[in-house]
Amino acid sequence: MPLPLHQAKAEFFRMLGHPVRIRVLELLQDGPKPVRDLLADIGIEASSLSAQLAVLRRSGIVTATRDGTTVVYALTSDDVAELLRVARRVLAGLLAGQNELLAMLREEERA
Amino acid sequence: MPLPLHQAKAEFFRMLGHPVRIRVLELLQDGPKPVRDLLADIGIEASSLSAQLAVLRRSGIVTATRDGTTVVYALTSDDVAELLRVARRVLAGLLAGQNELLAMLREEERA
DNA sequence: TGAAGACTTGAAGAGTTCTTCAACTCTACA
DNA sequence: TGTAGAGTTGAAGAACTCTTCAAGTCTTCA
Repeated sequence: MPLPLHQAKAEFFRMLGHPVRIRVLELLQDGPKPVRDLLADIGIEASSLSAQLAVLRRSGIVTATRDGTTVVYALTSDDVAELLRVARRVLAGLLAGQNELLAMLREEERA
Repeated sequence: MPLPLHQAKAEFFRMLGHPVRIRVLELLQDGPKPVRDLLADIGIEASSLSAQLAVLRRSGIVTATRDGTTVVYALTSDDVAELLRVARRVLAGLLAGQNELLAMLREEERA
């Protein structure tokens, strides 16, 4: 397997690696949304949100279309929902594992 | 949805966001492997690989077990394979979209 | 036309991440 | 015991990323 491909995959995951970007993708799963709504839901500085939206746009995972004075964002692919679903499952597994360790630690504590 | 959860998801994706780490996860899909083999396959400085393995270990997505003088790494969950599969599909979509744009640009060029 | 609203962009500074090099731990086995 | 091999860890510096603040563009509507 060529390095550039791993590079591309890594960049793809890094693109997903920000709480605001994840939140935007999750919000867009219910359909296209104007920036105004995203802003209201997420509650951060407009310029900060805009910067994160730019990252998503550049990767091609969302598109922006202007409608009058508002800009509407949308997912470009339905597969994103599945990706987030599987990721949730894996993450749940990791956190469960950590919890298990924590429980063992507490058990030791009590002994 | 709580912020800390988005934070956790973002950290999860950031953990995946490095070419060497992706490569390791892909290699481990075929079963546990000693560091020696990973090193031979990937071909980077041992200390650099070790640092990336530490990131994976910390997240809990792999485990390391010592066997004599070698250390063997393994995936903790089979779901990782599916995650990578879905990610591949989404990434393919993004790259296809970029290619389409490129084709349109070339079309314009020729006009 | 020009003022206001909705976003985006650029620059600067703080905080992260990655690589390299050197030093260190652990196990085997001479 | 002590030397070698296999990995890991720590420190330092270069390269990115994120936030904030200020300034910019675009579109509507008075």
